[in-house]
Amino acid sequence: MSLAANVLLGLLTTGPQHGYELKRAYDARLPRARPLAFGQVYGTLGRLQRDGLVAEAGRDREGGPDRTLFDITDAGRAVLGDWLDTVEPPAPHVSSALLAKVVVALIADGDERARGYLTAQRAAHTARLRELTALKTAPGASLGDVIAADLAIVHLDADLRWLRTTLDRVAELHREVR
Amino acid sequence: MSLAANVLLGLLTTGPQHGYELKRAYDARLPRARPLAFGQVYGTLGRLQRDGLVAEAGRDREGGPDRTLFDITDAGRAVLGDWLDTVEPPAPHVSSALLAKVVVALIADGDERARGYLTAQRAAHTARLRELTALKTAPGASLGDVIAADLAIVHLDADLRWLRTTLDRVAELHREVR
DNA sequence: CGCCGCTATTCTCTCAGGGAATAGTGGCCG
DNA sequence: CGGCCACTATTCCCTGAGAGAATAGCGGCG
Repeated sequence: MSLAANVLLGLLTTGPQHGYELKRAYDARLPRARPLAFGQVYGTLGRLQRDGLVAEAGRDREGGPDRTLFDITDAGRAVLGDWLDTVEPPAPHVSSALLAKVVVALIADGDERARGYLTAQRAAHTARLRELTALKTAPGASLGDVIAADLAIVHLDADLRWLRTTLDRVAELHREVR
Repeated sequence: MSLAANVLLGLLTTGPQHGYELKRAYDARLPRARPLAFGQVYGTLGRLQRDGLVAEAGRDREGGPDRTLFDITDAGRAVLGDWLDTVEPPAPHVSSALLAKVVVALIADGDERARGYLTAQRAAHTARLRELTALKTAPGASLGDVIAADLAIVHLDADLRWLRTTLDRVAELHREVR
């Protein structure tokens, strides 16, 4: 069960909906989340139906093309409940491109390259951090926007701290890699 | 170009290698990174070869099955250079399951559920943070291990800060979502 | 009347992720 | 000395994610 599938199940708890509506709801509820393409909504709904977690709840046609309503089933509610009850594995493996890039830069090109990358990345992160802070304090920002921005901000800040300490260790790291 | 593909290109700058060797090098250089299955190494190498970024550099057989050596090409070196020159987009969208779970918990079940989740997740993160700190200061930890652990640690810490502030805002957020 | 834009869905293609299957070689143990 | 296990090395298969293009009906507008 992917993240998207669980979110769709969650959105369906507010009542039967069709694919297009779900995609709109996803965008509205999780505006800063990874974009979800229409194609994926229907694909995911198909898998959920196949697995008995959602069921067709009629079709209608109101001034437009056919649309198929889907409703969450009891099995779907159970799966959703399990997902909500389960804590996310806290960073079992660092899936960050930052670390990979530093290591590869050291292997392929030496410490100058790694230092250059770290410095450039730090500048980009700092700029983005400023943008997000502005966005968060901008008038008209909903609380949902604020907590989403906050999450991005704390992670950018985390990266920045790591970038700084790693920059200080590049020489030493280079010796170890060689 | 996926992350894995770029890392493989980077590893090949140390000289021609075959798939199995590359997988070992990957595990050695990026021990805390997302695990890379053997199957994927060969698949990725195939695509790299198709795109002219690596080339076959002979086959040999030394006490074992056939093995195909691959070498990076000039085009491959160019692509790798571009990748290293490019800063990673700093958190363009929050791809965190934490945020999604909180929002879905609120929609599907109300603020009690969201609070329960946040509390449980905070406990799990705190425990993991302690583990990683121990691991980092353990004797025999290489500098590579330390910077990998550091990256995980700063992000766990970031999550914890977010979990705390979000916990304080659950009631307000619930009103907004309803 | 023809075209644009919106709703709604389907289709297609490639890649990622994972696991199992195959195959050769060397060493160990009974 | 025959069988079995471990290791090296690769291939194959299947599901699902991701991204986009294609289709199709309907309403409005110039």
